[in-house]
Amino acid sequence: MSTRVPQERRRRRPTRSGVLLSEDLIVTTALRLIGEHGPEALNVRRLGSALGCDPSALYRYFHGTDDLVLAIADRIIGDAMAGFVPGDDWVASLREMALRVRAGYLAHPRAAALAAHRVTRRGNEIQAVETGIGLLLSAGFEPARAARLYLAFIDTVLSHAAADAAFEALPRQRREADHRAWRNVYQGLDPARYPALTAVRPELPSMADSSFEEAVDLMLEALAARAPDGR
Amino acid sequence: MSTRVPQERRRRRPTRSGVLLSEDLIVTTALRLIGEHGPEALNVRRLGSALGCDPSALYRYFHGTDDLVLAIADRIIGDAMAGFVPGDDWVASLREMALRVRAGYLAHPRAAALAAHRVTRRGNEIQAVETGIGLLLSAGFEPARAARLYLAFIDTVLSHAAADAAFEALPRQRREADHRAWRNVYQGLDPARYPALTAVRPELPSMADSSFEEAVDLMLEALAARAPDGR
DNA sequence: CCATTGCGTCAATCCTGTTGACATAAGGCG
DNA sequence: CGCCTTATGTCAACAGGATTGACGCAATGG
Repeated sequence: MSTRVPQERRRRRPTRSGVLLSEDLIVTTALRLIGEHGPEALNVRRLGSALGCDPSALYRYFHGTDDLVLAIADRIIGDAMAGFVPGDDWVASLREMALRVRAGYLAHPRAAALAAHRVTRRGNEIQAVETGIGLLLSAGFEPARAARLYLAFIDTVLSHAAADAAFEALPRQRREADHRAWRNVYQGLDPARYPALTAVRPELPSMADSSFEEAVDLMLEALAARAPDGR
Repeated sequence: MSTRVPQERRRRRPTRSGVLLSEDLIVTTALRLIGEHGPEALNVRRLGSALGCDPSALYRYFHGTDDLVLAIADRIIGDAMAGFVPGDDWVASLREMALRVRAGYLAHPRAAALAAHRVTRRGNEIQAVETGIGLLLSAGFEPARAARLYLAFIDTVLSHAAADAAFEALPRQRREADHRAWRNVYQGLDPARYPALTAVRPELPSMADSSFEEAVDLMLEALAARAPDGR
């Protein structure tokens, strides 16, 4: 039933276990569930039992699972950028923006994985774009160039963060299997056929780690090298 | 049953409807299904009926759904890299790899949305990693450094390509709405509150375009700057 | 203090993926 | 040429998901 969710709520009735449900409480509980028991713990049954209500009660507050996920994503965006103030060093500031975005995504990987590529056009996003482009303008880039370079930078950050979140959102078994692959599969290859892989063999297990910071640093190096006013 | 999948296949028996199953045919059909009806259309029942076989027959070829997804991912990689031969110029070669990967993802945007970010551990992926790391070794990087830098590079390429594919996989309406947002929402902002956005205003509509090539070029610039042997 | 109705509950429905048992035909071997 | 083994397609069943229609209790306005 998709017309089940009312605009405002006046009457509220405690569940069998005495809890007063609300959109806020549900989102908070969902985030706690994900944090404690991993991304796969978020489903209506488990959420219902964590809240002490029937699973179907959630449909009084959200049209469905996806609606709930979007509500969660909205909370994450607000939290991630809260209180950020750009400093004098534009490179360091862009770096902090990148780390904050990633941290926000990784704090709630499953929600991030589902909502990562959606454009919000809302206050927080607009403010972030303003800040980022402002930083590149302060580095002396021409406006058109600043806009294009900001886009390349933030897209790299967002897509990397989304990739990391997507990986974290996998069920534990698959995550560990992907991880082990670099040890098991890639280690035992024919040296004659795969000389490069053989040469870097000791490094292969670390291929399972995130390259986020290395990528951001490379990107920032390139931007700094192109900047008219230096750093 | 996870030991159900044999190494090689000699005997083959037609299904009730006369089709001869094979790993290749299954992957091809899965790609077609996803391309036609979206990623959520990929499930064993539907795939079975598209192939003209019982759903459980698929478990003779793949350990489970995830295994199938990895095979699909590897197919996309294979198609994208087919016939690629690295040239003398390592920067140009990495650039072509990047463009090929992106083209491969964009050729199957909906499947890419499903299978990006995974380690396939299969032939095509292994070959691609071998090639990429080989290029960085040829640039004079130490093995450990080459491996880490390749990871940063390919992760950037893959996550960017995945983001582009995800955007392409959106329904037309949503894609166009996102596109218009940069014109409509961002153009009409208060200049006093958003000075940077106002300064780059003419450039805003182009923010809807992909930044893939710009990002790859920045990344390659940084790599070239760090390379011991130059370009 | 009663009537209204919002909302929590229940049970049923329809999806998934996965597997153990079964059946049958392909292909090697005598 | 025919038999035997066994690979492999089929069937039926199970577990566990999302979702919803009907129901009835209790919070609230009058």
